[in-house]
Amino acid sequence: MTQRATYQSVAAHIQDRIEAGELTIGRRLPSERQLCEQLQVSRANARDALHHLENRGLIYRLNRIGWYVSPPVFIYDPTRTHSILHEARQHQRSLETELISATRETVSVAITRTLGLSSQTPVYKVIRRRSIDGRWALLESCYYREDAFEGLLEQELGGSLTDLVSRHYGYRQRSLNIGISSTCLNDQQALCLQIREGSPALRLERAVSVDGQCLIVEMEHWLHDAVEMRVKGESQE
Amino acid sequence: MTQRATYQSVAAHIQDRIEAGELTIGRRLPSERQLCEQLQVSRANARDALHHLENRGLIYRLNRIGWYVSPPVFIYDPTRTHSILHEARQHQRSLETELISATRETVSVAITRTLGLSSQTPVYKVIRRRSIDGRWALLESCYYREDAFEGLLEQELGGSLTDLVSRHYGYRQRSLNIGISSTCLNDQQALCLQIREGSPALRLERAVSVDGQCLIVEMEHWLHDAVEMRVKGESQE
DNA sequence: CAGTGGTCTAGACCACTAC
DNA sequence: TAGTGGTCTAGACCACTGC
Repeated sequence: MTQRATYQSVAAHIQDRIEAGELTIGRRLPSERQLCEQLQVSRANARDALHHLENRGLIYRLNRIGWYVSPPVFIYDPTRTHSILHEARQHQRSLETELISATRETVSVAITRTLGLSSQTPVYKVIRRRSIDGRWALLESCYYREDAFEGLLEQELGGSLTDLVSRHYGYRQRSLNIGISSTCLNDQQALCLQIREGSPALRLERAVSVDGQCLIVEMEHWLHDAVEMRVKGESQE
Repeated sequence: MTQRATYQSVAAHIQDRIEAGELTIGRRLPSERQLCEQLQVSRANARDALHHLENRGLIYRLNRIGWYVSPPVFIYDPTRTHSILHEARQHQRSLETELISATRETVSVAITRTLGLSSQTPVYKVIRRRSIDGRWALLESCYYREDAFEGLLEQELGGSLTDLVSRHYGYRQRSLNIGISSTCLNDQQALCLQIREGSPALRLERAVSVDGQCLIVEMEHWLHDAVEMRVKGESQE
């Protein structure tokens, strides 16, 4: 506290350079070895500093490629009725979506049970990744009851699934059960987002019900520094 | 991926011991040096493994004291109308509250503005920490408009503030604006919770309004592995 | 291929806690 | 005072990326 550790000085130095505009958003930082030399510290020390800045959301890394200055958080209402694309447009952020897989298969008991199905019943599973301002920021896994979404796999799955569900399938009045927690990414998830296994993430699970029956489970894994969730509520005691 | 790193083996080993029940919830792990010797790895390596398990929420550390097995997450609805004490009782978790400070002072512009006040107007500020099953898990900073909570500092501030607001001050119908994001703790916050500066946390900001006027801003910092937020929603397209 | 981050070793001293 | 985690050094080799 009173005495500042070396790695904290290093972190402060890098932070200063970011805030001074010398390193701008999306720019790559000098390599770890360059930082060591510039600041005359050991590499472990430099890495400690980088990890701290990463935790604080100022920088992020692409696995085995380098360190970059983080863009501002994306503001996002998980109870929203419209597509996330609206939110992106509203905040003038570029959002791109890439379909990774769309299959019919049996999935974990937890999800199957949430969907009100017996354990071996197959469901539609759609996996996509999304980038914000050019950075892969979000991995999305959606699970659909087969009986409620006939022909889903033949639909266009690269756009707004929210719109598809409401326009094509006609499910408009929905109730949601949302869970938000901190987690970290496993091998596959990390690979999809080009980051290191074990990176911290914000997990959003959304169970969508129509007439009391859960039809969709959506699972989102956001890079921890990429998002802020905003929710409005009413309460009466 | 194909080849497992040493630190991953170490992490897996510790995880096995936890899952086997050899290390139970709240128990302290062997010291880092003991782990090094037991598993024949360097200390940096052992620490890497511990950090990974910490990220994944399996273990946590008390600053300069040791590593411990994490309790399960606390489930919590930030839009709830009742006190969090209800939730604790419901899930049979012990929750304790300690008042750290209660003052009248000028605070950050961001909060003052949210409260609809001009920048130098003092507000009531109440800081508390809360433990779950004996572990400090949550730091709470609440800001109240002075004109709406006369005599607040003379009230009993160690119990449910939700109840105080609704019973004593009569604010029952409220609307909420909630923000949830990932963050990490600064020196002071970390000190209060006995953990290391920079530890990852879940930040919950709640602006409470009555008749369109914001009267309270509540800021909660939860240890990242201590909580899962659950929200219900309705949506109509 | 050169350069990056990822993993790893074998030490060292310091600040702090618990006793 | 003994033991803990926190910080730090000066190396090393590996896996992978981008050219």
